[in-house]
Amino acid sequence: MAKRSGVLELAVLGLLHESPMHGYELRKRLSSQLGAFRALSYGSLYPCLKGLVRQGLSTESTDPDEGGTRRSKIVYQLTADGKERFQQLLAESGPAAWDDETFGVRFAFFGRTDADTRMRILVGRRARLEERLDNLKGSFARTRERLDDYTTALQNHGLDSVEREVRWLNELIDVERNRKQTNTTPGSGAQGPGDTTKE
Amino acid sequence: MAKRSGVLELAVLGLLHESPMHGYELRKRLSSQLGAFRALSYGSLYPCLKGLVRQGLSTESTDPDEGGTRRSKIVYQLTADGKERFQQLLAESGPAAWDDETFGVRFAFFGRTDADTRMRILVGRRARLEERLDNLKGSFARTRERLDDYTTALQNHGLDSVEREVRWLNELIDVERNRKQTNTTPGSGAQGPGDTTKE
DNA sequence: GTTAGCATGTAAGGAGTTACATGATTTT
DNA sequence: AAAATCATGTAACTCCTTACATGCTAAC
Repeated sequence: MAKRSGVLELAVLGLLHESPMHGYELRKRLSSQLGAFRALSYGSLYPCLKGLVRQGLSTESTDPDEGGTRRSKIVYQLTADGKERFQQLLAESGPAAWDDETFGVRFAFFGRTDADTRMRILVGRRARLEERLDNLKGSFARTRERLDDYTTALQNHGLDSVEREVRWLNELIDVERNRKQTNTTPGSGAQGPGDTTKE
Repeated sequence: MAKRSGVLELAVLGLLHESPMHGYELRKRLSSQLGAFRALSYGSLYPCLKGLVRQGLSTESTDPDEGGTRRSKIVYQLTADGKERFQQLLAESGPAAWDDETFGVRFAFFGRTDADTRMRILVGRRARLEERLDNLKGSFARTRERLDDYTTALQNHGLDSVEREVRWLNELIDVERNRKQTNTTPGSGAQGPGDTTKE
């Protein structure tokens, strides 16, 4: 009954892990930093934050007016339990982690995810996309000439997008593999995947 | 209270407009042909179909066993009202029509959409994406160096995807404009946008 | 002075999923 | 004979949005 759900909770825990924040600020970060939750409503966010407090994952401190005379912000800060829960959620990452909506959020927190989990998610995501690719190509072959040009154009664009993401994932997976060979100790050496954007 | 909602209803009306079908078949087409509704559950589809019947947009005929001894399929066929409703929904296409989930479905039915509406949707969609592009580029400039490499890689990939879709839309809009000049009578001449997939 | 942005919340409802229930048919 | 696929449906539940309610501050 206290199951304040999956992705949003993870995303909020992740951002609060970086630094304490109030709800309004959090909402902006969710869209600008994580990309997901483009226009999350306060009707979702505030109850979620209250839920974290209820579960003892965050504290709520009415920051009493720093400077201006604004309505006093409510700053949320993760407890030790909250930080632990975040790590636990990151480590779990089952098949749900390679969904369209979830993957982006998981990926955004790769900086604090261990190498095995990173690899598992990347490979899982790629498998998911390749499966989709097979479906697209299959139905493409089956329905050839039965579709009008607009539908075909749409399917081609979709196909290209998925293929692009697979290539992107391949590059990321390569980088992870190289890192594994050259650098076994986590937390040292060069960080991140580098710029794999250009083709 | 009878508001059996937006996109799904439109998609179902569109597919039933092409040919009468039963629910199970319809579900496959929704994912393979339209791309949207990748794994729509029957818990959504069947109530929606019942809703169409309730509204007098479709008839329900228990097709009595054609060949095999299968559980008799229930074939849904649009009424005149249903066909009219489909055209009406296509023509409306307000700002909701350029949402991520909605746009694909609208576009898939461009073959039965008039030229003005097509252009309105394409331009609206492009504006929506360019707005998103501005946000991404803005926050990119603002938060430069404050994000780890994974987050940056994610944002770059997102940026590239949006830019790609804008280029795709630009090509489609060009094609529409040319068609407008050379061919004023709708329903005659060459159909569709051609293959604008390659770069 | 009024529009835009900051800041927090609640209640009602929409759109969909999951889990359950049933049973025939085709393929392995 | 088992497993996959065809075929239809319902009830409960989840996650999220919309619409409402409030009030302050900065910019134009």
